[in-house]
Amino acid sequence: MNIGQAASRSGLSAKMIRYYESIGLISPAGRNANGYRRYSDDDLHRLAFIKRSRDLGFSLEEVSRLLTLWQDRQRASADVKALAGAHIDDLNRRIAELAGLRDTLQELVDHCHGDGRPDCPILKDLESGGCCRA
Amino acid sequence: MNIGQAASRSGLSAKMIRYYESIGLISPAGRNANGYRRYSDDDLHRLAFIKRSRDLGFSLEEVSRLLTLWQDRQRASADVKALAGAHIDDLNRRIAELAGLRDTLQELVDHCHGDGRPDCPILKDLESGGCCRA
DNA sequence: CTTGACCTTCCCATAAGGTCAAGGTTGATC
DNA sequence: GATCAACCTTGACCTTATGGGAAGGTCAAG
Repeated sequence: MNIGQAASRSGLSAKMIRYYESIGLISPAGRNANGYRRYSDDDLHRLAFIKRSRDLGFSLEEVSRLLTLWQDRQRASADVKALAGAHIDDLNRRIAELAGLRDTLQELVDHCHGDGRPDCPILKDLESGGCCRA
Repeated sequence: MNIGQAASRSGLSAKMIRYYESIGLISPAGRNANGYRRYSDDDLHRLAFIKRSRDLGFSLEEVSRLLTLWQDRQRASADVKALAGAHIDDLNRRIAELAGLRDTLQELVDHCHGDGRPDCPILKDLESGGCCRA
């Protein structure tokens, strides 16, 4: 199978597959006589694993560790759980941060007339650094 | 005032100030005889406005529009409100997306023993593309 | 033979900076 | 007068995870 088919069947782009190879996330694909990359069903399986991991928000660095654990028949499930747990913590931190921004902004928006007049508490806050919160 | 002082007083880094100038977010600063950038209190005010906007999660593109509205004495507060509202919507979308990922992952983690055995539903899901959700 | 769909490598761009290099300026101290 | 530290200048490369496109090789069909 050439890269195009591996791409469409894994859900990745050909560009991404080449990139993953270039950074060492996957080992270099075999080549046909014409120089085209060749992919086996096993390779495809690995690509789909990567795709799914990325969809769940794991960074390529984390995907790399997941791949290693996946290939390792001696792995402890605790290691996988720890990796996933750390990622969940990370997601929660980012969610809390975004929610904090949203709440601050929402409060500002709530106090803005939103009419044709120029007076605007949102700009006032941006100007002065805010008066009522950290 | 030189760039270092403008930086420490605005909360931005000197590097960021130069960067904002290079991308046209702020107009080129005046120069002293020695070639150093010179900043007025008015410039500082603008820099602090940018810093505060960035802290609230606005992209540089949005900051640019906010600056324009801020300078415009004829602005309608409705325009500012709309911009902030769109940003809130954006934040909410990102929050929902992250929360979705977190929930999926959390469910997988909950089903993983997390012991010394290699059997692991997390890897199983990554492998097969998930069985119980979109 | 040509067309079009593949594939190859290589370079550039993104957002929002960080880091480091190599050099000029300034002010204070010895 | 030398020197040292702290500032400033530009520039170039690093990051993450991709997208876009150029320039060219390959292959099958018409």
